[in-house]
Amino acid sequence: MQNMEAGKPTIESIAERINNAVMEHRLAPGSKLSETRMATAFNVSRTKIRQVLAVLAKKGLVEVYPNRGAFIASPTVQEAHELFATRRLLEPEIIRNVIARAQKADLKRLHEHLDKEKTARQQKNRRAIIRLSGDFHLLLARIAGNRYIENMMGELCPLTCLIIAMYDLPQTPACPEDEHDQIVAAIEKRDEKAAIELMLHHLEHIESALNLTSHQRDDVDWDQILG
Amino acid sequence: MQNMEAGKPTIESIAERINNAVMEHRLAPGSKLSETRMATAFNVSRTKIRQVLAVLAKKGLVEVYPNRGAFIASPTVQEAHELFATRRLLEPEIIRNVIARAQKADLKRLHEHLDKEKTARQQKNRRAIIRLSGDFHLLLARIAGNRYIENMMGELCPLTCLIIAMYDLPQTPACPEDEHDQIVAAIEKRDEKAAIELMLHHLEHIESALNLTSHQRDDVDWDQILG
DNA sequence: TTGCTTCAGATTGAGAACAATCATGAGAAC
DNA sequence: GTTCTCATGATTGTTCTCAATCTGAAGCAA
Repeated sequence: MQNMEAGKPTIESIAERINNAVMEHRLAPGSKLSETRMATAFNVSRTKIRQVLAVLAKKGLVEVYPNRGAFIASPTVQEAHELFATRRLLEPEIIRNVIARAQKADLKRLHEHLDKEKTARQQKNRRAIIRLSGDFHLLLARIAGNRYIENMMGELCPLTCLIIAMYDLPQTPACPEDEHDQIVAAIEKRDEKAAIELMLHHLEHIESALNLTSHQRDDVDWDQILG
Repeated sequence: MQNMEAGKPTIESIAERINNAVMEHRLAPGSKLSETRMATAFNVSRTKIRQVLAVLAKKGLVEVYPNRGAFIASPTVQEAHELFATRRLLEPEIIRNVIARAQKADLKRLHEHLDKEKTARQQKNRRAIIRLSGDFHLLLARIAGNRYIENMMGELCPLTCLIIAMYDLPQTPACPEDEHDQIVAAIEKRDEKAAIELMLHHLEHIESALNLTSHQRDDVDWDQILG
């Protein structure tokens, strides 16, 4: 797939593996990323792992503490709010650009993606559902044709997955069922207003399914609790 | 300043030094960043420089070509358009947040910054003018209180400086004279609509002062020219 | 002169070895 | 039983060395 067996993976390929693992909830927030363990896992030296960690830290996906090591980020409630506020700003612009620029091939790709999501839901493959749900937004960002917004979404989506992993109410299903389909339908009709409205609804849907009121595990202010 | 003499600068401090050099037009687009030269300049080993370059590459400030080295990015015309489109999206949101959240101390900081810009203009210190002009937008982003948007602006501002360095029409003065003052004035009056309008005008002013019509040096499509 | 090959120099890529730092747990003093 | 100290093991931080690759020029033939 990514790197032919033992064919010396590049920095980008390793970073993407970590990224994928986060998006599929296989790496939980706060997980320790031991340099030696990763080096043996990817069959490279620690030097390269170190560069990967530096890049991931810049992306905000991992946090490094000097002399302590690197850990998968644990977004705070505050960060979650700021992240969704940012997505509410970016994604309507993405919709506008997609409607303005989308070619037939792009719409085809969108429909293919919707099919994948459908089968994943039918198979109740939760891991694939989460992953594809994020990829949908990344695909839209790619079609929109602004690399800076696309890069930004490439950072925000994994972080969103981390937030869902941390704050998701246990009983809620993975994601709303057919909101992606509706958004694509509105895009195909070139109904900008409706598509944006659906997207904002979609984001609010995701955010409202989280328990962002109490700090359930992060940023425990011990001074306040015990003081 | 940044790192006490020989006190082993960190990855972040080195990256910021490069960042500053770009923002002050001391590092031109396309400049080669030799690993050994940087290692001796900052008195660290090449390994650390390598991590810095990996981070800067992720930021988009440098481009690395395998086995060839790292170079300061040379944004294309297309990238310039996308960048300004992104700023036109982000900065109105920043204005909205600043007006909603700004405290007295924030306004004080803004005025102090305007004073710095004024003195730099009076002294005709072009390097300081360019630098402070970018810092103004970064200061607004910081006050706005959304770390993702702030980070994004932290990437876009140096790239804007590179674009100005590449495409600035020689005769134009560094930057519009008092547009920053007007923006701050509108913010103080809590006049959201006017402040946003001024900001958009400001951005268009910057963009229109560039020669983005012809590709004067980048991305020459030799295949198309000769094919 | 033009074009090709070859070689030297420099630069990047990667890994191993060494030094510094921190977490963990045992043991002693109170 | 609690707390402090200290030693140990593990992990991170740094540097050095060696291999792989590219650039540029010299040399030679057409």
